[in-house]
Amino acid sequence: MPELPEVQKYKQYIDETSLHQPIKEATIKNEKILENINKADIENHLRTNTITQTTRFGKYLFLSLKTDSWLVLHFGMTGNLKYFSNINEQPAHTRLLLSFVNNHYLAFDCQRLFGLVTVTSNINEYIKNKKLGPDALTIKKKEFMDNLSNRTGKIKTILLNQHIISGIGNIYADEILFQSRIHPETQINNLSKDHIQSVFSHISFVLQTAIEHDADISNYPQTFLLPHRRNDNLCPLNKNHKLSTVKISGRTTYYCPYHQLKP
DNA sequence: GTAATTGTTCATGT
DNA sequence: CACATGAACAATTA
Repeated sequence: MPELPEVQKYKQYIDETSLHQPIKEATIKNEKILENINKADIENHLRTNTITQTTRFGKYLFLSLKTDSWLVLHFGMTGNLKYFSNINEQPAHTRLLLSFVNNHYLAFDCQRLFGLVTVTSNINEYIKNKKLGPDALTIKKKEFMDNLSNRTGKIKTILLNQHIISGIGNIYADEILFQSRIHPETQINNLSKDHIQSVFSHISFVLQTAIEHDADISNYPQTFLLPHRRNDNLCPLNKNHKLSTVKISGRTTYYCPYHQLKP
């Protein structure tokens, strides 16, 4: 589930559970999640360390350590966090396990191993190396418009491109385009300036709304597409309209063919 | 057995 | 170089 709103939820989760707690032991249970660091080095780095604050950029979560460095987490398709006290509650696919001095644990669970864990000394450098575009919640309108000018391709593909804007994935791209009433296959050069501004304003609207509802799709407003995706498959604005699907960038895309007309 | 899954990267073709 | 497409990564479910 980890697009921007989910990662924001994980940030709050860490803030509420794991901040300022001395780490007694760190265990990497599967080295495939490690990015440019070996098991012993990261375990040694985390042992006796402490998470002092957190920050999110796009779909990445950075945990500030008291050693003037950052633990980097990316959740891939199936990443999750769990804080618990009884080791029997450990998630089935724990890849990184922190054991705190207070006898509680924090597990980074990642069934499909697409997640990433590493340590960096400089967030901005890390973001630069990844060539990540501006964060979707803080990008300015001018920045967004400038990033889109001189580009071609489908609007949904643009929204999914982390080099252009960071944090939007398959699910929220669909919601943003539904709220904007724009067909996901529309070529960017066929969109008017007003359309692009509508997309821009709906990016923060959708992501903020998702965060306010704790990234729980079942609690999203009745006017949102997401609760209907793969469920009743009906347009929330008019239940006589069935949602359609199309593959874009290899991802199944849901849209309402009546409210999101092809140009 | 088949297809699909909320992410990213790489290879190949246009 | 920009973009589209499909494969790969891995595990599980419908």
